Amino acid sequence: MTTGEEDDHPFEINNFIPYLLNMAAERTSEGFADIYKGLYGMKRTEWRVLFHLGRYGPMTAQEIGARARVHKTKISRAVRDLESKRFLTRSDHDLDRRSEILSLLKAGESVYGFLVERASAYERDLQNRLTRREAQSLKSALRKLAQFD
Amino acid sequence: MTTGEEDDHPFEINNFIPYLLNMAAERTSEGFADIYKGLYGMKRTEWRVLFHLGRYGPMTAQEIGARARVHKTKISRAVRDLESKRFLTRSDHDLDRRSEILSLLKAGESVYGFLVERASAYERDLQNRLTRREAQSLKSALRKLAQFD
DNA sequence: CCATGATAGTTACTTTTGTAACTAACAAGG
DNA sequence: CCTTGTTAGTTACAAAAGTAACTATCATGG
Repeated sequence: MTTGEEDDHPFEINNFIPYLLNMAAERTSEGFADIYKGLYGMKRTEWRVLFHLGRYGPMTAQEIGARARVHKTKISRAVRDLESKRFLTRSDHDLDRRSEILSLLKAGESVYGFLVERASAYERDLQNRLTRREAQSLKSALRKLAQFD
Repeated sequence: MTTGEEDDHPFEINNFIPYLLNMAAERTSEGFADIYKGLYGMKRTEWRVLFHLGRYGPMTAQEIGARARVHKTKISRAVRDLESKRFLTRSDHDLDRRSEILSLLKAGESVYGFLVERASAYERDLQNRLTRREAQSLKSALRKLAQFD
């Protein structure tokens, strides 16, 4: 074999941080996505929107997008889909008629509660694959790498 | 304010491992993707295919898919696009006429060399945001979380 | 007030991805 | 050899995501 196999390749993809991050992100997201997707036919942005409304209370689409760092078209579609599932409702924002206040309905609150429970359990499972120090250090490293600067 | 703000929410999305992983993965992948996308109009799977051929030498689409854990349709399209850029070529596999041996052409080899160089530099930049121990620990944690079991 | 520019949100259009079905070739047991 | 089942790769169709352009509203500076 003559080509493509020089012996001093310092670069290994299995050691490349973006690659490792993507593998880990895909793997771990998949496990939890199966839950909300399987049970409620929700996609990831729907889960995030639901979470933000459940966790922080009613707010506008714009606010969710800013907090979750998700583009407004994705939010718009997720809101449409959550609305059609009767998980949330829109009401007038009386300081700005361009936007609407989004709030969870009973069904949405209940799904939120259930999913947060499952998310916590899932998080515990993931952490159990690591030592406490590892988990701590992982999160702090991820925060540094995800920083928006 | 009466709804949605109970005071004992133990669950924070900014502490949820899949969320942090996705943010970090998106952020860090983006930076490197800008390079191969901007310079060569390549998408991520093209980069991975190019990498595997450059790093490990000629092989079939199936082998790339197995190594990179990418679905065969994605590989098929990436190969088609790399071929149209004259970065690789196909030749007969004489043990199995269903498959073809993919090998990089000169142009592909050269782009591979350039991108590996840039990837190494990018990796160094990322690692510089962390201490040596942090980087080590991060990678080992990511490998555990990405494990296929 | 009213022109100018910015913002919230939706919709239309395009690109990308995922899924299923298909073709051609292989493998192996009868 | 032929059937039956499997595999490599492509293609066609469906779902999702990104981008751009649009509507309606707001904010402001004259």
